[in-house]
Amino acid sequence: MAKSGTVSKIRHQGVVGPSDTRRALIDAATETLKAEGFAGASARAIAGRAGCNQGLVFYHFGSVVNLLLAALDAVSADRLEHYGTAVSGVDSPSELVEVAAAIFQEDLDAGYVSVLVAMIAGASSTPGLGPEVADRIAPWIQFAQQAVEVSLVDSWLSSAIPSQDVAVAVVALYLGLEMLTHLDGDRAPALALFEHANRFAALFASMTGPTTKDGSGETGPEEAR
Amino acid sequence: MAKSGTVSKIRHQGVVGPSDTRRALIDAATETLKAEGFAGASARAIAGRAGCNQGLVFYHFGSVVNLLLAALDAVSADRLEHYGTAVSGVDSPSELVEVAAAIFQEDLDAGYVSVLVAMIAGASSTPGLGPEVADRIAPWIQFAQQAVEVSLVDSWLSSAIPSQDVAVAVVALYLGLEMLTHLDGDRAPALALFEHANRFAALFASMTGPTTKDGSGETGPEEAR
DNA sequence: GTCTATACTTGGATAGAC
DNA sequence: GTCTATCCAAGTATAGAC
Repeated sequence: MAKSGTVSKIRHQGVVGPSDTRRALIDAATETLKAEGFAGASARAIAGRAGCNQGLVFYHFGSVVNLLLAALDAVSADRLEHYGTAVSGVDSPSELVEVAAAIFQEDLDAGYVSVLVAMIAGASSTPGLGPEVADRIAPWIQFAQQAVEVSLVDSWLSSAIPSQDVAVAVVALYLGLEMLTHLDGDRAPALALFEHANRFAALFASMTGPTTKDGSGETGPEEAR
Repeated sequence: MAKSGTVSKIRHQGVVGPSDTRRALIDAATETLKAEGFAGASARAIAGRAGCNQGLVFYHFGSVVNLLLAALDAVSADRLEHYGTAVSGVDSPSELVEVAAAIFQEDLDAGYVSVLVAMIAGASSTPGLGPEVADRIAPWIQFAQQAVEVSLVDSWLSSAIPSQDVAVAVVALYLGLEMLTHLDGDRAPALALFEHANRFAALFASMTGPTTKDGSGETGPEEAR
C-alpha cells in the first residue's frame, strides 16, 4: 500500500492537512448546530455524530466552544467563497436579487445560516463568545456591502443609499428569514419576498432607464433627496 | 388593614390574580432570557434572580420550558398591546416607519425582542418547543400585516405589495437587527436603516401624490406591474 | 491519536418537612 | 406555598492505558 512509514509520519496536523478526526468533528459540530441548536451542541452529542470519543473534542480543540467556532469558521469560509463566484457576473440590482434568491434557497436547504443563528444566539449564554462570533459575522456584512456596491455602479441609487446600511439590512433579513422559516418549516413567504424584491429592483432601475447602457441617467428624482 | 382573613383566602391563582411568586418567576425568566439566553435560562438561574427556591419553578409551571413559554406570553401580550396604541393614529407609510423606529428603539433598550430571539433559537434544542413558539410569534406577524394594511389604505401600493409578505419581512428584519445589534452593541446601523426607510416611504408616497387627500391617484406606474 | 475511566459541576425534577 | 434535601441525568474536562 502507499501508506509507508515515512508517509504516515508526515500526516499530522499543519503539514499535509488536518487529521480525519479533526475534520469529522468540525463537520459533526456543524450538523449538530443545525439540528440541535447551540444548547444541544454538547461534546457528547457532537462526538456521537462524528463517531468518535467525547474526549477527542478537548484533545483537538481544547473546549466545546472552540470547536463550535472552528465549525463557524469552516461554514463561513465555505459559503463566502461560494457567494463570491455566484455574484461575479452581476452588475445590476435585479440580477443581484436573483442570485441572492438562489443562494438563499441553497442555504435554507443546507441549513448553513442556521449555524450562524445558533452561534449568535449562543453568544448570549457563554461569556466571551460574543466578540468571537462578531468577528466571524463581520465578513458576511462586508461581502453583502461589496455586492451591493458592485450592483449599483453608475446608478443614481448609489448616492441615495449608503451601501453599509443596506448590507446590514440584507444580513439581518437573511438571519431573520432563516429563523422564521426554520420555525414553522414554511419557506413560501421567504421565497415570495425575493420575488417582490426583484420587481422593486426592476422598478427602480426603470426610473432612470438602463444607466449602464445609454449613460444618460445620472440623477434620480428629487424626491429621493 | 384591608387584608382581612377572607380577603387573603381569596388570594390564590385564578381568582383575584396570580401569586406574587408566580409573577416574580415570570419576570425573572424574562430577565434571564435577555441576559443569559436560552441555554443560560436554567431553573436555578431564574429562581436565583427571582429570589426564591428552585423547586418553585416546577411547582408553579411544571417545567422550565413551560415557565419560559409563560414569559414569552407575557412579553408578547405586553408589547403587542403597546404597539396597538402606538400605531392607532397612523394612516401613511412614512408615519408607520416613524412609529416603528421609536418602538424599535424601545425594544432594543428594554431587550424585549431578544426574548423572542432566544426562544426561537432555543426551539431547535428542545423537542416539541418549535410549534409552541411558532404559535406565539404568529400574532407579531399578524399585527405587522394589519399595521401595513392600515397605513396603505387608498394607496396604489396596496395592490402592488401583498401585506403578508411585507409583514414577514418586517418581523424578520426586526429579529435580525436585534441579533446583529445585540452582538456588537452598536445600534447605529439599525437606526440609520429606519432613516432610510423613512425616506423611501416618502419617495413612494410622492410618486402619486397624497392619494388620501386629492383622491386622484388610483393607479401606479406600469413598471410596478 | 484514540480509547476508557473518572472527577467534578450543573441542571431537571421529586419528596417531605414546615 | 415555600423551603431543604436529595436523586439522577448530562455535561465539561482530565488522567492514563494502549
